[in-house]
Amino acid sequence: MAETGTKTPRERYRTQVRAEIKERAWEQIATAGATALSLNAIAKRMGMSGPALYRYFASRDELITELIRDAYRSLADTFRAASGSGADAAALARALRGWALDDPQRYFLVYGTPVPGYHAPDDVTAIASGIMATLLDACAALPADGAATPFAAHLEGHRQWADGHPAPSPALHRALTFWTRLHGVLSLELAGHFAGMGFDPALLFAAELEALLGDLGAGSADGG
Amino acid sequence: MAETGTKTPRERYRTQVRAEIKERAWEQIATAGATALSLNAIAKRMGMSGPALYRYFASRDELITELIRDAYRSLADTFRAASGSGADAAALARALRGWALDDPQRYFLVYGTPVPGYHAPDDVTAIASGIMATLLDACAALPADGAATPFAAHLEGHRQWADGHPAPSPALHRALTFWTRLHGVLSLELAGHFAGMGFDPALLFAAELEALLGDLGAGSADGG
DNA sequence: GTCATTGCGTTACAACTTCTAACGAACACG
DNA sequence: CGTGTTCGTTAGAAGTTGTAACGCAATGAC
Repeated sequence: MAETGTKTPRERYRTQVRAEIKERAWEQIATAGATALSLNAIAKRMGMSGPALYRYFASRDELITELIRDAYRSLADTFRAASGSGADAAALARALRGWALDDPQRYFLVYGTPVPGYHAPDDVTAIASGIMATLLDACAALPADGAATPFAAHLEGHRQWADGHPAPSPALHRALTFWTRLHGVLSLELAGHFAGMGFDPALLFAAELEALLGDLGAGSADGG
Repeated sequence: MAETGTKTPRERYRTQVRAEIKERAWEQIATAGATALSLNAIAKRMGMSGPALYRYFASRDELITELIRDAYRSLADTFRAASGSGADAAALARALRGWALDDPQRYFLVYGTPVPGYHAPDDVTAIASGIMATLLDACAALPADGAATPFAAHLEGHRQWADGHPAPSPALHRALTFWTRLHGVLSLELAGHFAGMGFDPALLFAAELEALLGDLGAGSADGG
């Protein structure tokens, strides 16, 4: 049951039905959020009765976990594609924003409010490591400015998350700030906290990116 | 039935029961998240039957909205207290982190994944404006460095969210970056995305705060 | 103090959810 | 052409939110 490619017509059918279930699930999530995902509603939309779906996913949580897995994979693919033509941090940032705006609920599935008891399976954290590796590549390729920060020194002693990546610790620090700052703008934007404030979130995102790239030698990150 | 203070014993009892419901709700949210909040479970814990709670909250959504309101008020109070002894951005940042770590799910209730259809009531957005005003006070009190950023120029034309606050536009930009950067670190930390990476999130938060305060004249925000 | 009104908590119920169990039918394979 | 695995079904348990109708108790007026 393992080393055959896509073989038996039953498995073919099975993967197809699983794919359609996930498709409908994404539709539901996009319009009503992950908490409102209903297996019964998906089944009815597919012309089946509720319990039929349990042949394909053991539980609602397993379906959501699978969707989270796909979301991580999608982000990793997007990152890989964006960094294909050379490790470019700016391209990575733009790709991240595009990916986030393309399906905000997918972004929240990865970076949103976690369920307190939930632990991501190992393969998901492995994908996350790959995403981080791509980001580290781009950050290590940036021109390094002079002095290391105190936090970079701390990272020198806590770099196991880099998973053997040879980036110097200032690049590690830069990668983390890249992550947290872009996520800070994106998550607030997608959550609607900028709605009605009037300014253009894209410009704030661009300003943060500029600060991340530009304050290497130049000046202030947040202006003034 | 309005302008009396806390008068009739019935209203006294009513507000007390409402308070206890919210108390139990916070307990549930802290341990299982907002989506797992169950009115029936709260009722049973209080020794009442399920539908009794509908005398006090019209629906589960109304209860959650009330909790969101309380969370906003709590953050506003924390900010006011932290800025009471002079508008100090660093004190505000520390207060924010303490407030977030004190009850992560409360933080997520304010800044976490939103329900797609949800619109916050007006008084909540008013409280949010107050929080922003406190932050603007602190940012306007910071020493201003030289040139304005392009985004600050954009903000000059889109400052209605400042609600008449006299802060110059670079301070507006600084307030926004304050918000987004600290939220970026905090939300990823509280969501557990730093778990297992080894470094100390408090140091990353401190580094971001340092960058926000220190790159006025000095150097790089993210080192390297 | 008596009495009417108001509000509270109850049970019963509808409609929904996830998920299990048992059954029948269709399909793939030897 | 059997045989067996798998799929989809219906029935049902246990949970949820929320409504409706009822009884009781406490409140406030007289």
